[in-house]
Amino acid sequence: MPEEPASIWMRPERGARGPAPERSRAQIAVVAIDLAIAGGLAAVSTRQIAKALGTGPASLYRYVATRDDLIDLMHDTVTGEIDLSVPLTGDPVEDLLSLAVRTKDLYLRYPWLLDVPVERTRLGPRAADYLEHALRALQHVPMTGRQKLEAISLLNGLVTLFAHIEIQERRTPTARQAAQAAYQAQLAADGRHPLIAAAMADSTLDPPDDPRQSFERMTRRLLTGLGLPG
Amino acid sequence: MPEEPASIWMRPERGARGPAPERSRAQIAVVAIDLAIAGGLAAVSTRQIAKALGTGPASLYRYVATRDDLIDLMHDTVTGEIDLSVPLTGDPVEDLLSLAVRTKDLYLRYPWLLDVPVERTRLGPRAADYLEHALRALQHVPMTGRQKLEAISLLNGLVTLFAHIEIQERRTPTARQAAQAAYQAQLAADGRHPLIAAAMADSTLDPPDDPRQSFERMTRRLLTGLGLPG
DNA sequence: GAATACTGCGAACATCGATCGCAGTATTGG
DNA sequence: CCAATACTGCGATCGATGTTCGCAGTATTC
Repeated sequence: MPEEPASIWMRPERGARGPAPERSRAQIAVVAIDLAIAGGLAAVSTRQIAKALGTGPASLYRYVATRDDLIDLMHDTVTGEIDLSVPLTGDPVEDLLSLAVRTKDLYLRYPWLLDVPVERTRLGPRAADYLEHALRALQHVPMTGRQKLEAISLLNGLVTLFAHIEIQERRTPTARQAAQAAYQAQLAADGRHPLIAAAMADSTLDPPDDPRQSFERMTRRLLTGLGLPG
Repeated sequence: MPEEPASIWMRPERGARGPAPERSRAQIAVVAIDLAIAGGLAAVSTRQIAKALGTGPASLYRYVATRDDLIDLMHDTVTGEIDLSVPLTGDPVEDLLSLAVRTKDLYLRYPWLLDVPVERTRLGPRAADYLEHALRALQHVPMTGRQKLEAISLLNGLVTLFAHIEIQERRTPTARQAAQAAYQAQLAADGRHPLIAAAMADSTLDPPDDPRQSFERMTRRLLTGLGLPG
């Protein structure tokens, strides 16, 4: 029962006998991320990556233990794009808010991130740097370690919620969405759901609120609600 | 280009010539939900359902257009378990909070609900009743239709976040989680992540906060932050 | 130059969602 | 009461998926 983590983070160039593996894990990650950008997480398949790399599907398993580990690798890779070098002001709420905004920008840049299940992701090196940074912002706040971790997890959850909203807002109403709206309107117009009908009628007229303002406000309230000084 | 919704909600007994389809969509939903309870959403497959029903996999497609529609059906079915008959008090915050608590209970009862992607779900009849109920709680609040819909969507998002936390908390630390914790501790112990190490050390000692209290507090803050009177 | 240790990968397996077309059957119309 | 009709159930099958096995090839080490 050694139950070795068998994670990909330790996998690379183990023996390092080979000739500097040209197609390293980083390359695999890049190709996979490109596929995800183009076609979403569902488009990230062993064979598509292999095809893009000019190899066979079986080759990837020398560098990646399983598909989930590959997704962890992708996740960790793009997490590295978050700039952690900005200095902390000492105000935990403002510091975490700033970090949350940068995180939300990352989600908007890589919408497929919203599809990776949160509870399954393992902590990669870049994500560890990220978490360390967030904990540094909370360093002098009187909370237990558990409370801090939960607060950060909750904050990240809020980020994904608003990222969802902003992405939804950003998409021009395609024919598909219009059809769906029409269907929902039809369902609402059966008389038994008057409030839905009214709200959706309004919804097409009202200008959307600026999601960023709302995000800032809600993030501040969440953080102060969790016990941060505010 | 009729682009008919082709949704399952209108699919059943169309011509109704057959002999009262014994294995109706409701039965399929029940079996699929049982499979999801036992093995998660990933265990819900055409063939497993067919096997449980004693038929072939192709038969299901007479009642269900696609797997996504099946999942919508499952979602809508369990949504029907939420009791909407409780009277509204007239206080929108308290009414929505009460609804949110019942919704969170549903998620705790059916954890696979957390795995169904939110942005893809279509509005079934039960979910429409649910939405109508939530809008009724907001009836006399001065918000636009769009704002109300977004508020409800955000509220449901918060429900899923806390459901995630509570489920995570509920699981006894299995060997798997222990191994993962050990791995993360090892990663934290390389010296470059002292705060992670400290927080996780605390985390194993500190008793967890009561998630329900925290949920109530955060929900109230979210709702008042969105402009509800509080 | 031989032993070694790793890499790349073709072939294959199990499983998945989904489609096609036909046999069977219940309902309808005459 | 029989034929036409319209639907149901489903075997066979397609394309694609994640993953494993084992072998040929190659670079490194002794």
